Amino acid sequence: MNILAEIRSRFASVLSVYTDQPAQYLEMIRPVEDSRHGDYQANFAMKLAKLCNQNPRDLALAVAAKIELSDICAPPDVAGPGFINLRLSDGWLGTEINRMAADDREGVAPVVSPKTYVVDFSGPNVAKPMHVGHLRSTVIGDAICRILRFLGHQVLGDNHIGDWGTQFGMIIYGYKHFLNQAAFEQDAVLELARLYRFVNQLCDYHDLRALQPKLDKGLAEKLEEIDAAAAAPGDEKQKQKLQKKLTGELEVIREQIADSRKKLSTVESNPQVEALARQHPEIAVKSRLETAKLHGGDPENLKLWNQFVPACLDAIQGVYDRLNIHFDLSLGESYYQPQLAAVVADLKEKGLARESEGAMCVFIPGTETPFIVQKTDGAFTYATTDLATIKYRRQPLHADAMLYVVDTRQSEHFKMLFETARLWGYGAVEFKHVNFGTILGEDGKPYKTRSGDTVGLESLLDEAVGEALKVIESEELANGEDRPKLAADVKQRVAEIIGLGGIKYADLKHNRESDYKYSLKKMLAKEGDTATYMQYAYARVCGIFRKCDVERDVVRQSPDRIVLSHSKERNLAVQLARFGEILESAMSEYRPNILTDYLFQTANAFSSFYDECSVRDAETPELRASRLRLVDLTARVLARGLELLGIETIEQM
RNA sequence: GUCUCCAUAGCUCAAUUGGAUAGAGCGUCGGCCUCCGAAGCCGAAGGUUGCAGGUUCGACUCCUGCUGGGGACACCA
Repeated sequence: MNILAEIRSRFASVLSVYTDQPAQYLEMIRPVEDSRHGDYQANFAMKLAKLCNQNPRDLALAVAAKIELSDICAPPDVAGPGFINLRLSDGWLGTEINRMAADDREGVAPVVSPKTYVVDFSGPNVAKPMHVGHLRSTVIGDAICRILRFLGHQVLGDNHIGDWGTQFGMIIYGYKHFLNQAAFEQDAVLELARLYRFVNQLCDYHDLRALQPKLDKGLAEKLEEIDAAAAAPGDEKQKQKLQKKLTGELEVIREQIADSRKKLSTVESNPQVEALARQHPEIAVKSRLETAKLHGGDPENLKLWNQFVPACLDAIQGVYDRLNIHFDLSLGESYYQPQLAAVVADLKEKGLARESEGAMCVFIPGTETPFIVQKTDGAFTYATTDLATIKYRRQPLHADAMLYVVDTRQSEHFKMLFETARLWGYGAVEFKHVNFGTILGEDGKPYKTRSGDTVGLESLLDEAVGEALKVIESEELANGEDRPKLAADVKQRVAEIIGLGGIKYADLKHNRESDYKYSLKKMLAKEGDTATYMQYAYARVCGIFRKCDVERDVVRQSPDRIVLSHSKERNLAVQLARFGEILESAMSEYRPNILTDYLFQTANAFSSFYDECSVRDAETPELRASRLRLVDLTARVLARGLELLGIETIEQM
């Protein structure tokens, strides 16, 4: 059950005496941060006292006297200026924990009024291999789907694949001019990726060559500007400030030039590549033309597209299979293509879109930049596709809420998208940009390889699994004969689970809105707040059952009851009892880190219990039976919680 | 130039959205395996929450200014 919700509902009736808007005061009832104050605390007395013109402490005392919680808590305690502290009674806790143990959903009741959620996440481009940039969306989106679904909602995880964009023009151009037939027959996806990178490289090359004089000019101008600013009369402090700013800008230009030179020399140092670059001076324009032809229904390009897409999707699917991530829908951009003209026509008809500088735009009151739904050349944009998608998700999919698990840098786009959708008639839908920050390297800049390329997702996963394997082997060495050896294939499987779990957990444990520094060492470290810590706690429970020679199923079916006699047992029980409440609060702002945090604390409460309370050698048979049950429930909550994060558990590691 | 986000222990991050003495992990120092798995447990040191004001019973959180850093700013998604 949701303890917090229950306590709040008890307070609601008492508070109605003081105010007709109790909601904001009920919000101020929450779990304590410091366990010395009990288990839950109500902090509304100070605020409410002001409204009623009363002494806050008196008011707290009055409420505490009136509140009916004797079945759940010990008598409430009023502290400080008017905090009402609640401590769950051992009797109630015992009953609750036994109820949870007997329930195959660990006591988490499905929500009373389920909603239909469409969760848009991952969204890779089919033409390009997946890279680190896709990790957060994929992992966070998957966790949100799993949690919402477990809470009883109707959830449609939708992979809005980029399968219609400009990158296809590049691939088609590459296919027509640079194809290595043998390589294509051997591994089509690899060859297509190579073609994409190659065409991209040549486009960049020509762009940068054209840009070079401008950069040089910019550099010269900036230097002059700095000199002029230095010579100009004026306040010293202001001048210093200006100098600093200009020097900063100068640095940016210098970096651009250095970067550009590097890319140019990569091409020029290879005579073959340079020759090809010379032979294709218009490559960028012509690639765009190929895209336009594809969009216009050109049979040849459409045929190639139909040939490429399934192959690429297969490759992407391999990554999802490995990550154990599944979508309910995979409707890419191409799916909405036939509907885009109608979307624009409708927006025009409703007076929302109008022409500006040749493009069809929606202007949102209060924002200056337009939301472009059709470009000057007549092509539609991702804004148009997103609107068509919203329409589809509302009808026929009946979505009540649409979540977009997308990089925070796109927040401007989503702000305009949601506002446009509201004006367009979708005001009843809950739109939410579930934004997230960037994964950074050790240097604090977006995570790249040493040579400056983006890091492929698969190699990232391989690296983590490899590291996990190393850790397992070093542990095996350190433990000697103390533990049963894992068979080679089992070891590989365990490494896969620990490695991928490590990556996922490291991502999910950060507040999704923050950037974080990627550190393979830390997420697979032997000590600390890692997925391994929870997986280890789980494996230890399994170890207890092996040592006691009891089946977990048997314990679960038995009529034994959990009794809480030891303070470590109580701590663990309080922690377990909060599971349902945590899941709900994690979803109120779609923040999986609330769940990771909880699981860490739960595993910690277990480890602490494990250290002081023996299960096998418990003082009485009753206590042993009770602890077996408690420990089984702990393992179930840990496994369930990890499962909801997309992380697997193993019985031995 | 406009808008926007951020700054918390040596390092990496939390802080239930205004609550009590700001918490974890790593690192450092010190304890704990003849006892169910030490990938563990227990303890210590470590902070003027970038700076200066303000709002109030109460501020890491809200407001103003400053310093430093990221990001986004019409036809790429």
